Amino acid sequence: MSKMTASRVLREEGGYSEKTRVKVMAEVERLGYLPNRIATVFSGDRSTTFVGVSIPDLGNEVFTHVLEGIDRKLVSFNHQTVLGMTQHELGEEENWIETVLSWKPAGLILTGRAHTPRAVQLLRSANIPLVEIWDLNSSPIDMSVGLNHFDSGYDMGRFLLSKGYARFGYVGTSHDAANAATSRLNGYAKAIEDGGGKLTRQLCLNDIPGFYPGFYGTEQLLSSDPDVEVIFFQNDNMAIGAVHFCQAQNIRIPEDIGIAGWGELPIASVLPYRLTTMQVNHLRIGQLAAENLLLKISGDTASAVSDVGFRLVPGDTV
Amino acid sequence: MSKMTASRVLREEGGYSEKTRVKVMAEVERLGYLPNRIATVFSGDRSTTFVGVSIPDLGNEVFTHVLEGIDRKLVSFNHQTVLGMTQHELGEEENWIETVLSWKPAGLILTGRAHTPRAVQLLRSANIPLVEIWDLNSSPIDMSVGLNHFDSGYDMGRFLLSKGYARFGYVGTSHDAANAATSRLNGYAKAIEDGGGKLTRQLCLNDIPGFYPGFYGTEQLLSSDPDVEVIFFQNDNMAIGAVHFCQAQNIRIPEDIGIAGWGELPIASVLPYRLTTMQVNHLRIGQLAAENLLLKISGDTASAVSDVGFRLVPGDTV
DNA sequence: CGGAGTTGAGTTACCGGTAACGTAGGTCTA
DNA sequence: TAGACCTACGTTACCGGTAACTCAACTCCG
Repeated sequence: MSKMTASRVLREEGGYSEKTRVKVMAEVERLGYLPNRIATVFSGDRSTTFVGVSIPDLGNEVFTHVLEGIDRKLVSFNHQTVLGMTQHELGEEENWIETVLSWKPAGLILTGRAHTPRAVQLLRSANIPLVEIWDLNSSPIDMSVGLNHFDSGYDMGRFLLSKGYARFGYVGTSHDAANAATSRLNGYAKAIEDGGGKLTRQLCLNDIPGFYPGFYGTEQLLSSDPDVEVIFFQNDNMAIGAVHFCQAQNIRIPEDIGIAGWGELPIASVLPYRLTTMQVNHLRIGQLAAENLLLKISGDTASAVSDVGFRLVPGDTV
Repeated sequence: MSKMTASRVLREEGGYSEKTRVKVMAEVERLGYLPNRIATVFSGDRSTTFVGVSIPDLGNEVFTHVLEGIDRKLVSFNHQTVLGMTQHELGEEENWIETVLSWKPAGLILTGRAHTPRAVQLLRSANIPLVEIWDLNSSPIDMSVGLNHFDSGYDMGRFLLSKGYARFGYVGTSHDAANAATSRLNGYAKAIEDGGGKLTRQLCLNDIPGFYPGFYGTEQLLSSDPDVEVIFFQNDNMAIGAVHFCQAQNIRIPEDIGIAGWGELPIASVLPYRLTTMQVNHLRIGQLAAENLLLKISGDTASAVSDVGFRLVPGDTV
């Protein structure tokens, strides 16, 4: 029996008799045969079922949610996630893009809209479906899914102004996921400026945006600037660190200081008060990115720009 | 110029003149040529630089740390992580194993020691380096990296007994990562039995092991069993949920109730007290697994069983 | 200066599938 | 019953690299 016949049976292409099918399947069973997908790809100059997904790091909970959304969707359409952690370095991203492209992925999902010139060139010449996520890119290389971080920062600033605050603080880190946090800070600063408030101090720690940096960042900011009235944090982890710092120091929230976070984490559900934050559907970003990518992969069209938006959670920490 | 000459130059195999090298590299530059790694693999019947990594889910923070440890190490040795989320289902794992093996990975890292019979058969016949992580397997298919969860549960039970507790509770979920949590519970129960205590109630919620299930699980357990003296939780997330429940209900810790978690999460660093927990170096598990795998991939030998151990953190919640 | 060794390059075959085409034998219809 | 058509299967070539081999030209040395 020729290998062509076996190939036809295995792909259920038709053009073979039931007797042949049974014979082929019996052999498959007997040999424990697993098709070599590498050869299939190679033969047709097709792409694999891999989708390269780059994220800045796994330590940040928001990205694990995004990644989960992506992978769940991909798996249900018989695709696999190839992980790339860029450590917030565009150079790392470039290296990873080059490597992963040489494996003929079906598509790519990149976190952030900033890439090195060579990375952009590689992506363009690879000519495969591509989604840039997280920070919405109105003129993406191919597609973009995310939200406008500047606007979300602006809205938070305006909300805090409406609460009567006049002296504002900010605590974030230089570990800035795809520059989105910087966009939020810029929006926040702009809103304060527009509203006649004063951004008295913005702290940029050289650390990861986690609980403890929020804790000691608050200490630093308050000791250098005791009359700041409200602090906007890079994310909820840092804000929760701040809340615990205040509890430890008997600083009352919101009477003595206002606290606002960003991103709404699951831990919010057990806190004794509602943290003022910005709700973002991280899982949805991942799912939508994967959906659009899969559409393009299968030859359909998908919207170039998808804004998942955000929702301000007033909370009671301001 | 023959493609063989170009191949030699690109692999820096030697056997070519400087003049030829320059000419080849100029062409590479001009064409924006990227080698097709698929063809390389195919040609030599080699494996790819992919390493399949299966984890139960990404929602559980401990696994993201393990994954981060794995990926960092793999990347530094020019390998890539292909993600597999098994959703705690062995059937899902089996499907994923079959798919990922057809792509000729360099090796596999699987979370948990339980697999379907067919999965084991596939793994054996694939005959590639394999590490089973998390729950230490003293007779692994190939290699194992992790810790003895039963022992860690036993130690926690013994510790709590030594604190004078007599009526014990447990709150966990059926969302049991690779059955490790069940091993911990079994160890805990055994210690209590050996020490003459009483495990009055063990609650197994049909939920994810997160903050909120810890919150309402505590409520459930305390309402059905008000005189339980100390509760051991499946993980720190749940324990922290419990702490917040107690704070909300003015139940004093540790005077009215003792709380013990497992796994030590970063949030512990900002809590107003030290949570009694079991410290496990998740990142180390990932790194060690990747290291051993890479050793085997490169043809060296690696230890079959690596115990990363655990350390009880007494804390002040008991 | 002839033969052996070295260097730089080309030629051929192959990996495991699949597209495209070929063909034997049967069926159907005018 | 001849020719058209279909069905089930086989044959050939190819994807893009690389191993293994060949070979021409040059170098070296007794």
